[in-house]
Amino acid sequence: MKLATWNVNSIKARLDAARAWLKEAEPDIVCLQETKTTDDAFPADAFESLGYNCAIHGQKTYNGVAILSKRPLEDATPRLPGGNGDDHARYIEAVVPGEHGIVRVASVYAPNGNPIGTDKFKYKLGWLERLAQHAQELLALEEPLALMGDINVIPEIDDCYDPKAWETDALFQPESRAALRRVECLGFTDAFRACHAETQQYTFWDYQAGAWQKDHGIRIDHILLSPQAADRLRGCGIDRHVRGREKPSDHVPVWCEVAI
DNA sequence: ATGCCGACAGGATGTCGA
Repeated sequence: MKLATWNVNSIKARLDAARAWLKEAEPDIVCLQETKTTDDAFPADAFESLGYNCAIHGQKTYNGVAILSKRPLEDATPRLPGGNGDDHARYIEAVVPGEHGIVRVASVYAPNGNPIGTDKFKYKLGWLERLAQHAQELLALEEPLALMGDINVIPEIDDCYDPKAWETDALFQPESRAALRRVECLGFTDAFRACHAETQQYTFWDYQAGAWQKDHGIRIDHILLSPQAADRLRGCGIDRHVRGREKPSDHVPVWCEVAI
């Protein structure tokens, strides 16, 4: 089964690009982030016509997540537990039956958190803490589980083109990196790192300052696998060529193959 | 040192992203 994640930066603006990529990549399941539209305006027809079921959790203008799946989507559940009335649409989870058992998947859009030293940064750290709490509860189910999405954290120095350029950014703060490590240390595997030793492999390039042309990117979109999913991991990749197309998102798809 | 670009809402330009 091929699982993928992609921050599309508006599903309406990316409709043609998303359909083109789905046709060529043929993922069984894809988690989308930054759909930036309400549920009633989500272009579900455009994906159903390609054979995908849709579980969506959107909001107007900002955020918004979705899961598309060729197989049935069961128990679709929006929102991370906790958060005291947090109304950002940043998380949706569902169960998908595979040929050899189920897989639980979550589409994750963690807060950016810039600028540091503000409530936005506190919100980021608090949100990642909630993600860790929920992830710990899900691990107790002992299921194949994939947390996939724009985690908005650069894990290591070699996951960005220039650590100095990012040292005051929320995405590369020691606290942010520790928050991601905290999730991983519960027992999750970074699918990309499990398959690839190469450094400077990016999933995001800013629209500004010719970042794509200069390969000034960062790796912030991640697939985190529970032990039961990691045991079945067969490969992982980043579809970086998508960034060079017409009217691209600033993120590209990340995918993995699991024997489920 | 700052903006660069792009999407959105709304109908000009400010907010947000990373």
